[in-house]
Amino acid sequence: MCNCPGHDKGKYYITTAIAYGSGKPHIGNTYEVIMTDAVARRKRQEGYDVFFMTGTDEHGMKIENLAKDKGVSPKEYVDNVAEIIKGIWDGVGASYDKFIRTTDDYHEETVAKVFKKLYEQGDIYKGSYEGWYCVPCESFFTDTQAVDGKCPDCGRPVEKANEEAYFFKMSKYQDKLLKFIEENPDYIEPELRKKEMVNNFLKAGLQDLCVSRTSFKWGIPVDFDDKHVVYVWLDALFNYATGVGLRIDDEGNIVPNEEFNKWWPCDVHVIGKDIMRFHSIYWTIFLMALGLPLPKKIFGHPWFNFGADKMSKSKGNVIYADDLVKRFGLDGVRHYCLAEMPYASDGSITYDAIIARYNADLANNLGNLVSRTLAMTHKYFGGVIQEPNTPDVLDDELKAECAQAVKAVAENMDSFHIADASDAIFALLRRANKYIDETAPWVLAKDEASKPRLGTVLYNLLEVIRVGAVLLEPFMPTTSASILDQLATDARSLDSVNEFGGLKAGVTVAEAKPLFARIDEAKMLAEIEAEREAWLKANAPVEKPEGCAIIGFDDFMKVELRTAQVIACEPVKKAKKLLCLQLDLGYEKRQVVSGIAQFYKPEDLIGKKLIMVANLAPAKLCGVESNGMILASGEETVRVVFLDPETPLGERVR
RNA sequence: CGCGGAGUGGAGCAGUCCGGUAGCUCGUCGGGCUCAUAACCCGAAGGUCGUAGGUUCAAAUCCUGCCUCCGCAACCA
Repeated sequence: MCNCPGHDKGKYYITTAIAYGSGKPHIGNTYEVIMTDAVARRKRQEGYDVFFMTGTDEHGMKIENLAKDKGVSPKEYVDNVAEIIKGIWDGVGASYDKFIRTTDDYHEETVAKVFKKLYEQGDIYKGSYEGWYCVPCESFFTDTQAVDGKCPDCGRPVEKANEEAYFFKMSKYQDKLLKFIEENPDYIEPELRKKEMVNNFLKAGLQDLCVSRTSFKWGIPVDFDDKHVVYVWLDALFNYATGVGLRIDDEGNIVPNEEFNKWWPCDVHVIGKDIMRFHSIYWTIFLMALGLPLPKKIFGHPWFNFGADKMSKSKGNVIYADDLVKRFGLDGVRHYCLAEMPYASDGSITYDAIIARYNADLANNLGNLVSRTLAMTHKYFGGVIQEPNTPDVLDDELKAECAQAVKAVAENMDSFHIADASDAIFALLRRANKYIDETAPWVLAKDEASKPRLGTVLYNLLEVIRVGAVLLEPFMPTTSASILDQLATDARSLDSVNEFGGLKAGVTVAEAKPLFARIDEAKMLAEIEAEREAWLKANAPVEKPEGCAIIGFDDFMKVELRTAQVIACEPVKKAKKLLCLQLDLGYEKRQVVSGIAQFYKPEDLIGKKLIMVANLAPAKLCGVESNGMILASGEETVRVVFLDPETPLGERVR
């Protein structure tokens, strides 16, 4: 509860998405926690009773397989990863009130009962799941996973099969959801994400959602049909409710619960834009089906891109939050993330940019301001804060700027414009640096008669720093506390910032200690590059690609490869990656669609000879018929295998 | 014609709804100051505001066409 009586504004329940417990999260995931933490801290400052929850999603086939590879049980595996994730969250100063894990017993029990209740009330029905099945692996795959009709795990051919599964009737709630979203324009933010959801999914019509699987065991069993486990979203999303006390009894009734009544509905789910759909559509509909109140807001934040150099493990330039914290400190990392990420569009993160911002904002602007102000207070007044009893018109502008910053931070934090809120604080600090030049305290110090004015100037500076430090708490909690400690003040509440003059005269401030040492950019970049190269060397023999199972000659000969010539080629309308090729096999012509539009222009291909798979089952891509495929290599950059121009057409390739 | 967003000095962005001297941060160059972390303050250079038309006394801003980039969807047989 808020410790300033009379200022309790009620509860505020905020969540991040839960992180998938398969491995270490990179800086993109960590951003979400930092941003959510900043909002949570701000709300606490404002006097809300805040509950901030984060956690891990720990079920699923991927984890089951990873655990198997490591020779541990899935539970042991996720126990380990949950600790790693918690460690990273703690390392960036996340002030969560609860870390939920989907393997927590109350969560598993409740989800099982929710499933049963939804089944009994007719929202979940038993059906079958059409997919590709790999017999040796006993695994199901979707169309996109089973590329070229091969198992993505073992490379053997898959066959079309039906898996029994339970489905949730999304379509039943579609109109109700659309109406709700239209009547609550703030429900999904930013606006453009709402448009994506409404235009791409809701207006197009919802498909029923598969909510159970039989192809793996690591999940919450369906209690009336134990072949099945609850599949991902119905399990994971309910963490938001079970974590604050949602319980269901054996009759399927919601158990009255003080905790749940207090916190539910959630005030905001902060999530990545990539899982907007699951929250704004599926989660919302699940809650509708249970007759529970809906969250007040779902905010889909953007992601960080990693400069020009795409981040990948093989390049040794993956950026993890804990590495960044080692280099820049937790507040250095928090500040970069919060100040740099735009409201709706993706941000970018590079070492150059982090160093530049660290030096400009933290060392030069903030750190140096605090340092020079404290130094002067000591030099001229033995560290004692003076009465501000000699005002000047110069002071008015500074004070106005101060009030303006307080207001701007409030407004921007309220609307989740985090970077703008941060900017407002740094603008104030810049103004304070300017004020030092305007008032030239070192000149005032030369004349005993202007001592009172000097004392006033320093008071104003210290007070602006105090205000800045209070406003900074949600962004850089450690630095904020450190500054306020140096000022030796207890005036740390958000309320104390509404009135200029929270510092008491007569108090002695601490000696200045550097908050942020300037970074030697060239030196640090060289270090980083050296480490990267060392990493690459240590991991030099790039992991051998996973081979496929040995096949016999007969199996190989099942693939009918033939030489062909491109006689016409044009892009497929409505598709970004597809080219439609007319191929001449000599004995017949074929139309083939291929995903190479990013790498070849139609005119580059016309007349070229290549190899095609002639006996591949026909398929439709973006509405265009494709009868076969052409051979090409590469993942990120695809290269077609071209033939000698002399090669005759229609020959078997083997 | 799938839906949506964006193109503004070297970089990143604001300004566009409600037309009227093009602004901020970083970077570059010059100057000032000396309390301070080679920092801080001031000044300058640098922009045909993607492009072609249109409306208007006046267009970054309004209208139309086109180009490019990005997100979502689709999609890599």
